[in-house]
Amino acid sequence: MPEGHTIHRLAASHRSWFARARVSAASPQGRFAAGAGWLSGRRLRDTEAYGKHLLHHFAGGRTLHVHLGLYGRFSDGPAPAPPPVGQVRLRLVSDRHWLDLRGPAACELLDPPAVAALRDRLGADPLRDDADPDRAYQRISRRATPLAALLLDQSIVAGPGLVYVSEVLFRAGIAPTSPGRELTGPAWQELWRDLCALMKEGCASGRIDTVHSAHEPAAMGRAPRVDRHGGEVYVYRRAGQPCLVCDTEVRRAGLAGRHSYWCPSCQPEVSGRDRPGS
DNA sequence: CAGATATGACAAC
DNA sequence: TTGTCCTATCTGG
Repeated sequence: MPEGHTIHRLAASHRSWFARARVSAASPQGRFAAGAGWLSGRRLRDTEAYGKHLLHHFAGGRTLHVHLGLYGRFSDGPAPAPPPVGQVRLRLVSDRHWLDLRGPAACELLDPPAVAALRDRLGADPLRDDADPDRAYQRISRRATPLAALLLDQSIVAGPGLVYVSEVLFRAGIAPTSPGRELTGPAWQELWRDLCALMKEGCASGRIDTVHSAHEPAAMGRAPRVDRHGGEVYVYRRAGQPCLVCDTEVRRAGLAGRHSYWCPSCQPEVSGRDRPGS
């Protein structure tokens, strides 16, 4: 259940535990046995996160690619490793640390061209220095597709998931159903800046907190939703509850196969006809 | 203990 | 738009 900030945190942790170390690898579950065989005994050169994708670059020219999807999880601890429990797809062990991976959507070895192809199909990652938000805006501003769906499209913006998208749109006062082409350049600049700030903070803290006194003082003193990870949010999974700012009932609606959450009062619908100057 | 759910993505219709 | 992947956890009976 990770968004990009979690993957960037994992990349940093894995680097600190395993980079430059020789690892042994196993697939107790058996579904990654061949890959684990190749990995075993090799040295991890470096780790990298790109959006929700985690990369372990190994000496020998191949890269372990992990995407956690909806269910994937890592667990870890100091050596020695305990007996594996449950469906462990991959276990990596150094002389200091162990790491277990369960339930990933992707766990595979890539050669350099495949890694390049992966990077090519990903959009601007708010947590990477090489992000190109102008290119993302070009793709957003040409489409009538709802903004929330465009922001969830990993080939446009890589990393944010439902929580960050729902929350950043609330903070911007924009309905998730607003067509991409109605987003002005300055509004995108502000949206991107806020997304970067929120995700950097989430990367540092390990939780998603979007309710800050500096953003909306009226929300202070009210009870935001606190999720399992301790994060405090305005609208995500708060359907039917009062908006923290104006008390209007938070709404939920299907959007691009997912659910989006928004406050219809703080995030009014926009349409081309209503847009000033058009 | 069955069933729903979950910070996601893709294929097939 | 729906179904499938895939695993653990939470919910209610």
